Amino acid sequence: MTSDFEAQLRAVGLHVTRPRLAVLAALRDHPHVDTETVITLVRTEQPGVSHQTVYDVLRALTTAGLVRRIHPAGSSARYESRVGDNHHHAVCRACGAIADVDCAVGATPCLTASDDHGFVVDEAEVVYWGTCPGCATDRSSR
Amino acid sequence: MTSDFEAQLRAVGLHVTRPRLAVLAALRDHPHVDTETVITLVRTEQPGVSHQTVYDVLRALTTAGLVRRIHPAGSSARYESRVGDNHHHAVCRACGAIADVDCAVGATPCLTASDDHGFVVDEAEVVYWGTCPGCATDRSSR
DNA sequence: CACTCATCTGGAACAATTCAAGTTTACTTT
DNA sequence: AAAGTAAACTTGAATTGTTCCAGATGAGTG
Repeated sequence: MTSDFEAQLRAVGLHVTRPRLAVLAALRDHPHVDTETVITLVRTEQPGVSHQTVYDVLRALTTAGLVRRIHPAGSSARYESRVGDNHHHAVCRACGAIADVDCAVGATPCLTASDDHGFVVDEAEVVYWGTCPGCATDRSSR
Repeated sequence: MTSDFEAQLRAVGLHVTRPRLAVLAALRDHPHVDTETVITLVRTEQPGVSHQTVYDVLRALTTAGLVRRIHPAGSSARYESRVGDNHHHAVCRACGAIADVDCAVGATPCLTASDDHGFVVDEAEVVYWGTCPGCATDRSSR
């Protein structure tokens, strides 16, 4: 289990430490969590890890490409360990829940902007805003 | 000029006040500005307007649908007065510049997710990440 | 013209994130 | 295996963007 994470860390030239393994494990088990939740999860395994360390680790892992940072408007930063398959996200306006959405076609249909204004575009991020099943029933039953 | 804004405000049932007119004028002349810049711009016309008022005004205008709030990851909230034509944005990773991008096809090609997990999707937001012309030349000339 | 409620002001509070200094730990070289 | 070096961790405080609160003011209504 953790040896897998160890290999990932070494592959990108990062030191293997307890906090980092704990963060990776937390993200594997809980996708789309915010930083505070990561801190809580990490501390169940490794008490005494400071919030600063978690921030550092998350940034290091993000720059290394092991995790992806997502930042829906109106909520704090969230992280997920599913990387490299450019999928998108559906976000609930009511409760903030996030679900993975695979890219419509295998290719990247939305990647090409009609007029890119000279921008060199390397990624197209799509956020589907709406209401999740739970919140939808809550509202209709009211 | 400002009479136009006055009509817009009345149309949505909001009081017509100097700060609001100033905010609308600022957004017309400077699209995609962050809150702090709006405050500065408003004060060139109306000194003494508090930051709190600008925040209030921006929120009121956003809920009323007169302006749109955009929130690219890694930067603070920005606003634009172009609404109702669901266009998208290209954001520069280096300097944070934002450019408008019209929706690829007249319709909404990306709106339908392949698997929506039961979400009722009402909007698809697309952000094109990349490098703006200015930052691209800076980097290559280095 | 007076009234009522939305709006504005000023100040303080808050949450998320980052900065800084010093200590410890993981990996590398001898 | 010991020592060195650079990365990583801890503690604590600072910053930034945003919101809350209480009271004063001004716009629109009857």
